[in-house]
Amino acid sequence: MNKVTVQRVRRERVSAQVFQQLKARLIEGVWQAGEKLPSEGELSELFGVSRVSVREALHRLATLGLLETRHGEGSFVCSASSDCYINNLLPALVLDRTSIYDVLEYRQTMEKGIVALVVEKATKADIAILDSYYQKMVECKENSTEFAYADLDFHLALAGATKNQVFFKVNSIIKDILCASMENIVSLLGPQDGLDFHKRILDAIKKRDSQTAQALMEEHVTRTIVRLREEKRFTGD
Amino acid sequence: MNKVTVQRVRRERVSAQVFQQLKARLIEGVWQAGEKLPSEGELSELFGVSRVSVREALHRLATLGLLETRHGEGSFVCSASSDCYINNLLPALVLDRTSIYDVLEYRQTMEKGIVALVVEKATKADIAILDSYYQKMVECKENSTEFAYADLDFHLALAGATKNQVFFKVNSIIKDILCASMENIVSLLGPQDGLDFHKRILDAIKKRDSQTAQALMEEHVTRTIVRLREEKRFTGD
DNA sequence: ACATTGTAAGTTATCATACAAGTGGTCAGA
DNA sequence: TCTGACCACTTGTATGATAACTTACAATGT
Repeated sequence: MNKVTVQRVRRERVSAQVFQQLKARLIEGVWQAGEKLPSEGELSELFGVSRVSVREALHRLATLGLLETRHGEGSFVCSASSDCYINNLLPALVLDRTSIYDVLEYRQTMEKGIVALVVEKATKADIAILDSYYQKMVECKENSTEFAYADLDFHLALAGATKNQVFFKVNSIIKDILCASMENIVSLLGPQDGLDFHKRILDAIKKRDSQTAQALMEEHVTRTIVRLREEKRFTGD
Repeated sequence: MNKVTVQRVRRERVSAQVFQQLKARLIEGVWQAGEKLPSEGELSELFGVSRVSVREALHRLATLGLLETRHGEGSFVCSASSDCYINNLLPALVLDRTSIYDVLEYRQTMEKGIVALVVEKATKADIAILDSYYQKMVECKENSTEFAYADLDFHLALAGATKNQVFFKVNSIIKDILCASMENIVSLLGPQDGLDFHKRILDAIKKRDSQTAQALMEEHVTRTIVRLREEKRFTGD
């Protein structure tokens, strides 16, 4: 049998190509926020495709929250907080077990990097905020729900202290994702571990001891994963 | 002048209604993951609307990651996972005009973590894919645009090889963001550095040498940052 | 009997066209 | 000056046709 080497034919959908190109333009910032895009008719002529295909691309971009179409007016580049469709998905969905572990595995890397940056950059104000969230955790240790929120807030504040928008934004989403499961996690594992680690991490940050802070954070997340795996009861819901 | 309080007439679009209903069904779990939905024709008859409107709804659901449409086959339910949430990131990161340096600082941490996971988990198939993207970089080293794409594809494939959806999704968005600047970066820094590092990283992965791979990756990103800072001409746009 | 090819049915992708419906501006007439 | 009819432009929906794709199965040839 001959081994024939060929290049697989590239068959990208028309609407997908339009989508990609428009998305790239939007990210580049060719059109400013609030600005009106060319009409569907113009775009279809520009791209040389039917209006249907253009519409499909525009709708996908709208679904992603990058733009907004208004009947009778046109399509406009979204300004930040226009409450796009997507957000109403958040509370409804439930994560399956593997996703939770994916998120935790991701945090294993991310939180370590965050804490390294925080040691480097945190101001006194940042540390005060972290302190306050730690205090809140102490106060709420009897209440799983409240404790879980304080825990997530602590980590989000940590991300904020990096002064890096990417870390902060990603962490905001992570927080939303974990909200649903966190209460369950806390009630299974108890508050003591979390309190311990947060205190020691906070101390290391105050002493600007990067190595210790990173090691503690890594251990913190790793322990959560390990202990969850041991918990037969944990389903991720 | 009287302050008249009225409720704005609710004129919900047909396609939006179909979207809402289908989304509700999906979240309810009426259709199991992997199951095939009724065809567009059937759905349009069921809802009593045109096929166009059904298609629009289906495509929006597809961009949200709730289902997948396959040409010639039909629409299939995706397992609800963190994918859906992560999609929120795109508008958030784009609209804030995130600085390229924030992105690079983020990569400094995350790519190192990714490569550690890849050393652990990569299959032969994964490595073959990485090889092919490296080859593409070699072939395209004269062409900044093509080279930049191959570079980003390499890193995205790396994220894919972690088998962790969160790493992959976030990196997809990072890719989109960097697309705009990457060509500029490559043409400023030249291809040689990137080629070198990618080759050595790839070798380390093949030898399953985690320490070396991580160290190389860290150096790779760090060097990019340092060299960019030296370049007066680079503005990040 | 086996492998290959051809065919048909079902499905999504794309297109062209028409019309409905919403928005904003113009301009004649009161 | 104000009003209201009108018009141009735009997005939303419907319809019908055709292309492209997948799967399954029959037909074919060796």
